[in-house]
Amino acid sequence: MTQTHAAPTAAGDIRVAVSTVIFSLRRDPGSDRASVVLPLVRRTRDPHEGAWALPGGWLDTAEELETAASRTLAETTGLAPSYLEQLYAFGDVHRSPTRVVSIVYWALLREGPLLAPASENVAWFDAATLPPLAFDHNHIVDYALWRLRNKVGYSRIAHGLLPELFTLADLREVYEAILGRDLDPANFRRQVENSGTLISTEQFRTGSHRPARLYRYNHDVELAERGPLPTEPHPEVLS
Amino acid sequence: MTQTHAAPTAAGDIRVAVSTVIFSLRRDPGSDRASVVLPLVRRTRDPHEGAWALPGGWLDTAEELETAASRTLAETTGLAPSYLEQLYAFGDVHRSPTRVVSIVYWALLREGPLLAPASENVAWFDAATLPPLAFDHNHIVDYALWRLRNKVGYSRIAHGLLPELFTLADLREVYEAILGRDLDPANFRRQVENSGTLISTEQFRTGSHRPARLYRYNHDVELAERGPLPTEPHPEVLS
DNA sequence: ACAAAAGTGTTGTACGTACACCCATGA
DNA sequence: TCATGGGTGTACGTACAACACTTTTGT
Repeated sequence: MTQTHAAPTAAGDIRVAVSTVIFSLRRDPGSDRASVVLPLVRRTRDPHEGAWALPGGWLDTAEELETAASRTLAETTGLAPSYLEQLYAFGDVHRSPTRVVSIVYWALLREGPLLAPASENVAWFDAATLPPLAFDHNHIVDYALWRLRNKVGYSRIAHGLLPELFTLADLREVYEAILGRDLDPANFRRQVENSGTLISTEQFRTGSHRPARLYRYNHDVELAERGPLPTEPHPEVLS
Repeated sequence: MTQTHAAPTAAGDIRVAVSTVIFSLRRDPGSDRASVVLPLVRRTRDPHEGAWALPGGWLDTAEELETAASRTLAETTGLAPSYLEQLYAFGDVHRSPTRVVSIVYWALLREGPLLAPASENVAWFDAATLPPLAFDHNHIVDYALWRLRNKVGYSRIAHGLLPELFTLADLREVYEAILGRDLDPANFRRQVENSGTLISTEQFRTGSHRPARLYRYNHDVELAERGPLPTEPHPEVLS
């Protein structure tokens, strides 16, 4: 890609991997606040064998980056993400015994049959209380959480964690779980109502106290503005 | 990095390059607005030979990503950046005849001896009117410009394009060049004065009409918040 | 009836914008 | 003295946080 350097001296010096930080929400009946959870995979190979790590794998030669992320995501959870975005390329020389550049994606998953991991080597963890992970994966998750919290402030990304129909309290719960603090229900209602991202239905959720109106996400507005990035068909279209 | 996939079938299938979008400002005496400029390198090798391309090169096995970006930046301009940040990892299968994943950085350069390119094969271009570039580099520059414009709105990054001492009009010019629209001098002054990022000096710039007070950048505040990213020594410390 | 969540109203503060106006210097 | 950019004052609109209040259900 340049005229100042020759091709790599020895082929295969640097390998490219793709990993994905997959966020979902668990509504813990015990706690009063929902918590952000993510699936991890137990390593069965040499570097950090036995340790928990982010789902991922080597990039295939003919495989797009985003496809690789979706693939490992499906292999781990059996689900398709409601949001998928590149997070960062981690390539520190000493992050692995051999030189590996990891293109890391982060994804949102709507609530579903979450607590049914595909295998014994997959488990869901609370994002706030992770054990020490393989490689620099603790650090990667920290950064992904930072991005998630940032993005929730200026985009509609929280909808990516909710099912088709939801109440305003549901949506507020998502914000509170991600931001880690309580929000004023009254002000929250107005903000989100005036944002144009919600379509109110005539259905209500009953069962406790006053029934709450159900809303639907307005698919005309993107979950997040990404600028002039490669506009491959996003998994987002599934939302 | 996973237990589900073996190591790459053939070593060297995928190569890793690092490129950098280097922004600076040119104060065109003809135009009434400064313009964003960037250096490009003419390719002397096979894919897209003769076309202009972003400065970059193959990643060395023992070289950090950010170091590689700084290196090609210095090779191209002879200067050290006042800001350097990873932009995105571009890895589309068909972006190059052979599979190349490019980790792209973007940088800001203070005004200096800009119009003295190191070689015949380096030239500065107006970012708004680029010729067709090699590979997907037009697309990459578009995305970098989008990030620059975004970031100028919520961070103090514009200071990275100015020398140590500057007037408020200088700073406003930077914002206007990046945003592409005029700003109210009165309101701009108050906004930036209340932001806590400026230290006013007792020096003034004379030469035309009423002298303007010179300001200094407050190094206590970061040019931009980057979250919990690898905190290697930033080039930013040079600012 | 009472608790609790859904939903509405009101008020104060902060901040961006528009624009009128004064100040200081070079020519 | 006059044109021009430096710098101040003021008024308006929007957005958000705080919080009092009404409504509607389950028990």
